[in-house]
Amino acid sequence: MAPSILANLDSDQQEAVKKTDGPNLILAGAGSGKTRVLTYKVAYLVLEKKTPAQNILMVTFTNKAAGEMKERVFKYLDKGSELPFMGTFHSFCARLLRVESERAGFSKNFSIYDETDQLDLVKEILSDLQIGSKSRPQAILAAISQAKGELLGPDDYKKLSFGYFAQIVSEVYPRYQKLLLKNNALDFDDLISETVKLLKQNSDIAQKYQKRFCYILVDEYQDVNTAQYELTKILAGFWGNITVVGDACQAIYGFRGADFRNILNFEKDFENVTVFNLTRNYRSTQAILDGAFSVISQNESHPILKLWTKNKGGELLEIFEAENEVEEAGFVLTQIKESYSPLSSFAVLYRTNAQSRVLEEACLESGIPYVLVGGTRFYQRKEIKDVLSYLRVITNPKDSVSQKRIEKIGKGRLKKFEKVKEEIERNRKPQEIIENILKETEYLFLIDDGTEKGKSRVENVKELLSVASKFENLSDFLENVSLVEAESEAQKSASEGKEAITLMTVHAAKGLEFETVFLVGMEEGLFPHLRSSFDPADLEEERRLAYVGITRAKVKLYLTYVRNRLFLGRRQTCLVSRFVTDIPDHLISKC
DNA sequence: GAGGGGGCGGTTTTT
DNA sequence: CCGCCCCCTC
Repeated sequence: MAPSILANLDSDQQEAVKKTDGPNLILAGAGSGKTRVLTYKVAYLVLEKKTPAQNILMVTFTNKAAGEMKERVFKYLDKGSELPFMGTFHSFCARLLRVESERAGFSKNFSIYDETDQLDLVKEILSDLQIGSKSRPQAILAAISQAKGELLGPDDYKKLSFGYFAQIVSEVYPRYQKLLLKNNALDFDDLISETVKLLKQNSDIAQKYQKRFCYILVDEYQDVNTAQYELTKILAGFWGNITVVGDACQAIYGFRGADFRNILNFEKDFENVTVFNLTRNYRSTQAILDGAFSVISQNESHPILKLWTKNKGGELLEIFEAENEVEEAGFVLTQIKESYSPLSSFAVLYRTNAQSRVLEEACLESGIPYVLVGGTRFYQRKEIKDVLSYLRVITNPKDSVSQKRIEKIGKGRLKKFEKVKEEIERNRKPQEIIENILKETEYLFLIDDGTEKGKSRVENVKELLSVASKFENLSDFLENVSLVEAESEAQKSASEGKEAITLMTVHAAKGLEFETVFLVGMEEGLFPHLRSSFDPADLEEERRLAYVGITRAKVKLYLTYVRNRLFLGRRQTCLVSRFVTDIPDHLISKC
C-alpha cells in the first residue's frame, strides 16, 4: 500500500500519519482532513508497521464519527482482515467493564441508564427525602454528572460543595449511587469514571490493557472531560504511543464537562510531544473561512488556527433579515427551490431543537422533503422505553427503574408479562421475545389511540422490532440500544439516496459539510443563547459553536435573523446576533 | 387501577 | 405553545 495510499495526502498530513510512536498532538482545523489523517494512520499502522489490529485503539465521541472511521478503515485494509477497536469512549468502557465486572464490583449483566432512567431515580430520591419539587431534578442530575466527569465521588463532592443547592446535591448524590449499585446499573458517566477507578485501583488490570494497546488514537480531544482525559493517560501509560487530534476552536461541549484545556495541557503531561498543525482547509471558500475567522478571532482563551485554502474568493456570505420566524423559514425554502442544486447539498442549522418546528412546517407546505436529525431521540421515546423496560427486567432483575416503569404501564399487563416471562427467557432471539411480550400484554393496543401520534408510536415499536431482528441475543441488543443511537426512518431513506434537505442543530452538524448552509435564528439571546450570555467563558463557547456552524459550508453561507420571534408562546423583539455583526461588510451581501 | 382534564412551569447543546 | 405532573373521575 505504502506509496499509493500516502500519495492521497498532502505533505503535512503525511508527516502526521507517519509519526506513529511517542505522544503526538495534531492540531487540525475545520475541514483540514482530520478524519482522513486518523483513518490513514490506522491503515498505516496495520499495513506498513504490521501492527496487529487488536493492539490498536481508536476512540471518538459520537457513533456517527466512529461509524464513518470504521467504514473508511475497512476500505483501506485487505479484505477479511480484522478491524481494530474503533468506537466511542462509552462503548469502549462498557465493553471493558463487562469483561472485568466482577473485579469492578457489579455483575456482568448491569443495565446502562440513560437520562430518563437517571431522572426517574433522582425523582424517587427527592420524594423519599421529601425535598419536593423545589429543586429541579434535571439540575441536580446535571450537578451529579458534572461531578462524575471530574472524578468526584459523593464524599469528594460534599467536601467541595457549599451553598443551598450544593447541599441538596450532596444529599442526593450518595443515595443515587447507592441505588444504582442496588439496581446493578451504571449511568453514562459511570461507564467512564468506574473504568478509571478500576484501572487506578488494580494495576494488574491496568497493565493488561496498557500492554495490549500499543497505539492509541483519540479524536476530538478538545472535547474530553477530566475522566476521559485520565483514561487516555492511563491507557497510554506503558507504550506511550498516543496520537490525539483536536482543535480548541471547535470545543463545544463545555456544558457537559468537556474542558478544552486538556488539549492545551497535553504537551505538559507527556514528554517530547510532537505537534502537527493542519491548517490547509479543503472544504470551504476563502470568503467563508474569512467570515469564520472574523467571528472566532474574538476569543481570547485559546489558540486560534488560521486556516487557508487554494479556493480563493467565492460567493459572498448572504444575510437576510426577516420579520418573523415564519418569513425566515419561507426565505430559506425559496432559496432552495430557486436553486438547481440537489436537495442533499443543503443544510439548515439552528441553535435549539425547538426551532425545527417552523422549518418542518415550511418544508411540508412547500413540498420539500427533509431529514430531521436529532430531536427526540428514538430510544428516549416513551413507547420504546416501555418495551425496553420489559426486556431489561428479564436480563437484570434488580433493575428497579425498569421494574417501576412496567408497573406503571399497568398492573394487569405486568401479571400477564410475568406469566410468560419464564417461557420467554430461554435464549430466544430478541425479536421473538419482544413479539411475545407485545402479544401477551397487548401493548400496541394501549398506545394506538387512533390518532396520528398513536400510529407513529406503533410505527416506532415496529422499527424497534426491525432493529432487534439484527441481534442474536438479548444482552447484545440491549447494549447496542443503550450506546448507539438508532437511525430514523428519514435518515435511512436519505442514506439510501432519496433526496432531501437536512435540518439539525449546530451541535449535531459538527464534523459534517454541505455545499450550502443556512444558519438561522442569528439573534442575541438565541445564538448566543440567553443562558450563555453572561459568563465570558460561556460566550466563548457560543462563539466556537458559531464558528463550527459557519465552517460547515463549502460554497455558500446564509445567515438569517428575525425582528421578532415567538418564544414560549410570546412574541419577542429580537436584535441581530453579535456573531453576524462581527463579520466585516466586504464579505457580505444583503438580500 | 386506568385514563383523561386542567393547571403549572420551562426551553441549549448529547454520549 | 408544548409537555409534564397532579388530581379527579369512571
